Order: sequence, then structure tokens, then C-alpha cells
Amino acid sequence: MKRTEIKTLLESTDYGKTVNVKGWVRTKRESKNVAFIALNDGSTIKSVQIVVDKNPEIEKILDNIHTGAALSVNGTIIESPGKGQKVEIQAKEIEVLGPADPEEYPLQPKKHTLEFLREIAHLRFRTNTFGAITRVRHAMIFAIHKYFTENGFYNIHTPIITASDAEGAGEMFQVTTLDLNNIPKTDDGEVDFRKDFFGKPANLTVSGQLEAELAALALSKVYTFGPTFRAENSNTSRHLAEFWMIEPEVAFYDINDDMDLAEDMVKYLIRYALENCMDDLGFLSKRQQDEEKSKKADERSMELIEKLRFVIDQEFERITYTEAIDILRNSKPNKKKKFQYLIEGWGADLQSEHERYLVEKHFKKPVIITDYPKDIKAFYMKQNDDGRTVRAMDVLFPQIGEIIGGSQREDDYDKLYNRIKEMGIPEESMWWYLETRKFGSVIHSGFGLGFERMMLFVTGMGNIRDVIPFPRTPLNCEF
RNA sequence: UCCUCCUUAGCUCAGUUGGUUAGAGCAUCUGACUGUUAAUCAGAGGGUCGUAGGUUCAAGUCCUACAGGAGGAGCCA
Repeated sequence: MKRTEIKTLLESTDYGKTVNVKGWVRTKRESKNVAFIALNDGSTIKSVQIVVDKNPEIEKILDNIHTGAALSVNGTIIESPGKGQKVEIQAKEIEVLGPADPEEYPLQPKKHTLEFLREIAHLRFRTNTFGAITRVRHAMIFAIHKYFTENGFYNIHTPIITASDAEGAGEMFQVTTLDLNNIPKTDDGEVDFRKDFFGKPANLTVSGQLEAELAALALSKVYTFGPTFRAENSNTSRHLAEFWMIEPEVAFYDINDDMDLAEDMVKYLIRYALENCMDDLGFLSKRQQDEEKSKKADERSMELIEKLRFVIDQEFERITYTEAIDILRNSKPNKKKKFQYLIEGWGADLQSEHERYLVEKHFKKPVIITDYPKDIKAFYMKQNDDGRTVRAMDVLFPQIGEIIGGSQREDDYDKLYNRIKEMGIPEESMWWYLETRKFGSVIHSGFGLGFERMMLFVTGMGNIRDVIPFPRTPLNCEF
């Protein structure tokens, strides 16, 4: 018999119909004459209840069924006389496909800490929380491609291995086939990269932006959605060494068009989640509220679904860096010296506490800050006429902080060339990037959206290691 | 990388000013129970207290180092 997915089954009203379901046991409850098994196959967060009328033969099978075991059940769909579910399966035949030794199986029908589940990442998919996160993550991946496709973008695959170390977006993972126990050296004692696979040093990408720009200057609207690697020794709940980033790049867009795109896209993704993942979001909302029970009322998060709706309904506040500095300088925490880093003058980078003040206290909604001092931003950003700021934009979200970083790109050959020189970037590694400003250069803009940070926001999870299946962080490369 | 905190049963935790054989809930096992919803009830088994040193008559408890984890900061997405 063909397997019926539990998601389909629970929506069915074909009472009396014989079906087959396969899945993993969440709990088993037994009394003298009847047993109940909650079976889940991951097609939905809901489990189906298998009702087993006991007899000596089936009891032998029941003895072998524990939390975690995989079952195949043939039975009939019946209307449930019990509370908590409309439909259930009256079992006729049960086969244990794969038993799970209860003495060893670590998951129990109870709350586990997220830290413990991280240590058993190979099994944590089988929990309600990670099942929900995984399904929402898929929905978000799909919605991203859908959004861009509907809006005339082309997806491009930018290289994962690159030889340009010019972007300066952080420490990189080196890629080499050299024997590390016997490194070839040049006459001056330096590593002889001519002997390496590519004949020069190579690294894992820290951003697909520079290559995406090349494509945008031909196809107008492109985006990348790929893995990104940062070898920074970051130990926070918001950083991963391997994460996924969405980077649209659009010709003829200025910084304002760029902001419009960012805001529209983020809202689209949230709307998609609300329209397609309510079962999972409802569970994640309850989970979050449960977790925050011990917190004081004013420290608790806004209810997840309410928060998502709230963000869709709000226009993101757009201010310049200079305006942000003014607000912060005159803010209560600054005057009362509550900030760890006091705002004194123009030019310093904003700290997390400042961003959080602006988003969570002052505006109480997402904020986009533009026109940062050029000295604290990357070389490729469009220089303003004032000579001291660039057309950068950061989208800041409550609790998460920077979720998007982007800019209008410098399209003037001379200005870009001079900036590369000023910042000591080896120009010979950037010849191809510079050439696009020599031939048919036009204004263009783009941004990077951290996918896992978006996932944090949509799921209400607190740690980025819990919204990616197998997190890579310093000293952690298990699974 | 810096600061702070944590590490006791399979899991989640309690363990008083250092003082006899280290406790609970859940899970597991045994039994009871006519439909349960993380079922319930009764009983049983389960621990070299993260590792290595040290102080002390005596260390789960105090000190040092190391390991692992968490929160915050920096870097950023």
C-alpha cells in the first residue's frame, strides 16, 4: 500500500478508508486494552494518533515500540472520539521498521534544552522545535527565489573558491592542496604558492557581491543565494563561520531604490511565512513564550506572530548616520552616561547598544541608517559629494541588530581606483572589477541579507546555531 | 579575542555556614489501570559530583589550572 503523508491524512475525512502511514514514534501510552501511539513523519508538526486494540500478538510488537522507533502502520481512518484531534488511525497491522533502544535513545517526550539538542544535532530534527524550524527554513528559501523570480531577477552562482582577498569583509578560510607538513618555499623562505592548486593563494568566499556586480552590469537584476565563510573568532549568538547570504545587485538602482528593495523583500518573506507556516509559527510562538516565562514582563518579546504582523505594517524608519548621531548624543542613556561607549562626536562606528537604542527604544521599529562616514565602510561604496560619507545602508532589526548591509556602489572609475589605492588593496587583483567602471559604467546598488539572521527573526529563536541544521562555529565542526 | 556565569543520574535541576550511606521530577524496568493526549498510580534499578592538582581531620561545597557550554562585547550578515 502506498504511504499517505500525515499532513494529508489529518486533513482527510475519508472515514473507513484503509491507509498506510510511516513515521517515528513520539510517545506511546498504554492501558489494559488499548494503546496510543503518536506518530510523526515530519510532513507537518502535528502527529497522528495510532489507536491499537490489544491482543497477545500485537502486544509483542508493542513491547518493541518506544519513543524514536520507526513504524509502518496499516489501518483505517476514523473520526476520533477523544479530544485533541479530529482524525486518528485504528491500527490493523503494525511493523517496526527500525527500533530505538529506550535505554540509549536520548530524546524523551519532554523539554530538552537547546544546548543539549545542539550536541545531538543528528537527532534534533526529530523534535517539534527543529522540525518546525526546518520547515520554515525551507519556506523562506523558496520564498526568496520566488520573490526574485516574480520581480525579474536572475539567480547567479558566484564562486565559492576565490583568489581575490580584496573585499576586506573579514578573515578568510584558506583553501590549499599543499602538504602542510612539507610546505614548498621560495628562495626567500616564503610559501611558494606557485606550487599550490591554483598557482596562487585561494580562499573560501566571504561575499559574492563583486562577482554579482559584474552580472548586474549586463543582466540588470541579479541575486546570489549561497554559502559564505568567515574565519572570524566570533563567539556570539548571531555569528556563524559558515552561513547563507542573499545578495541582490541591481543596475540603475540608487541607494533609495536599494532601500525600497530591501524593505519590500523582507516584508514579502515575512508575509510568506505568515501565509504558509502558521502551524509551525504557532508552535514556535508558544515555545518562545514558554522559554521567557521566567523573564520579567517588560523583558519579554512581543508575541511572535504579532511581531511579524507588526513589522509588515510598519514603514521602516530611514535616517542618516548624522541624524542617528544627533539622536544618540541627546538621548537619555548618553546624557546619563549609561552607554558603555558614549557618543561624543561624528565619525565613530555605532555600537550594538546604540543600534538597539534606536530600534528598540527610540523608533520602536526597524530602522535603516544611511550615509555613513567613508572611513568606517568598504572601498566599493559610492562616495557622496560631501567628501566624507558614502551611500551605505544598514537595516537594523530589534534584538538581532544588523540584518542587512548594503550600498550604492562606486561607479566612477577614478574615484574607485583612488579609494583602492588609499586603502592599500592590491589593484592587480581587482583589474576585472575596475574594468566594469571603464566600459558602460552605470549607477548600481545591492545588499547582503544574512539568511540565518532573517531566520532568527521569523522563528523567534535566540541563537543562530539553532536556525541552521549543522552550525559551524569556532572549535565546532561536528556532524 | 575580552568580560561574566555555568558544569551533580540518560535529561532537567536541588544540595544550607565545608561534616555521616548525594536528593527530586522526567526517562528506563516491573506491576496496576476500559480512550489516552508530555496519561495516571505503586515499586525498583541508575551517580568515581567536567578533568587534573591543592588546602583541610574532613571537599559536590574552598583555591589553582585546563576542557566544554552559555550570556554580553568586538568583528560583521
